[in-house]
Amino acid sequence: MPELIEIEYYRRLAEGALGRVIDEVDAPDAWFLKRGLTARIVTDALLGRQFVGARRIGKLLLMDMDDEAVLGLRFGMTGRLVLDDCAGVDDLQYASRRREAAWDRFTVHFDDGGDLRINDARRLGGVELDPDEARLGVDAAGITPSQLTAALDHSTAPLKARLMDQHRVAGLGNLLVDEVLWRAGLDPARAAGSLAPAERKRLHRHLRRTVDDLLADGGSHLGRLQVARVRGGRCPKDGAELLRRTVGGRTTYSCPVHQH
DNA sequence: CTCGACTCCTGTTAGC
DNA sequence: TGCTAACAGGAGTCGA
Repeated sequence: MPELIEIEYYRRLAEGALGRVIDEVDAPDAWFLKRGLTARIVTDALLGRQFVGARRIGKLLLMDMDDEAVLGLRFGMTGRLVLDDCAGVDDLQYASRRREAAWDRFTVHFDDGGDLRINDARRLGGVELDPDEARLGVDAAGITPSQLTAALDHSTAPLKARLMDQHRVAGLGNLLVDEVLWRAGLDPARAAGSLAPAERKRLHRHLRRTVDDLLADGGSHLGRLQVARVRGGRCPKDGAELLRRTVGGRTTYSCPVHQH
């Protein structure tokens, strides 16, 4: 599913939409428009204008307009960004590989005949105007050791829950967090505030490295733990049967032998 | 403020 | 073969 990694690919794809004049907007799905947005309002905001910037904070893609307005795009679990019929990501975990036209939830047409689309079977994504960027925590791709410490300290919530809390650290989803904690040898269920300085340092190093690795490799589903992330799966490091449980409300796989 | 429980969405798959 | 139920996870809301 799209996590920080996939949204970054979408952002790069969306740069191909910059400087093109918008001459039509298709917003057929009212559910997909968030926070009071309507087809009329978003059409009025976009028509005749251009995108001048493509930014990303966590899993939120931000398209800057030439009049200072910002279009916020979210992709939920199965959302794809498609520019001029080219998909930003081909293989999306848990999403169908098909691309039905009926799943096009939001389309921006340009006067050169091309278009930018969100195709989302499950409708867990959405579109909003001028999203509140301050609600999101620091982006996981560039997080510093002290920022990570601030996000974890004094919390009794499970480490995994805290890392997935987008208000504190933005961009990490279920697969990425399982991969990072597996690499760092840390138990997802441990209290976030219980990490010793050396463990926090280890977590930071693995977090940054995992994001870098998966950005280079091509997706958040290409981690080393992912292949074993099935019932009865075994730890790729030491062969132990992985523990499957719910942590922070999400299905969690971890190794009972090397994650403490 | 913090944190867990619940809810929403629907294509895919496991199981009978 | 054909059906049903469980499953996947991002994000918002609610209540203790």
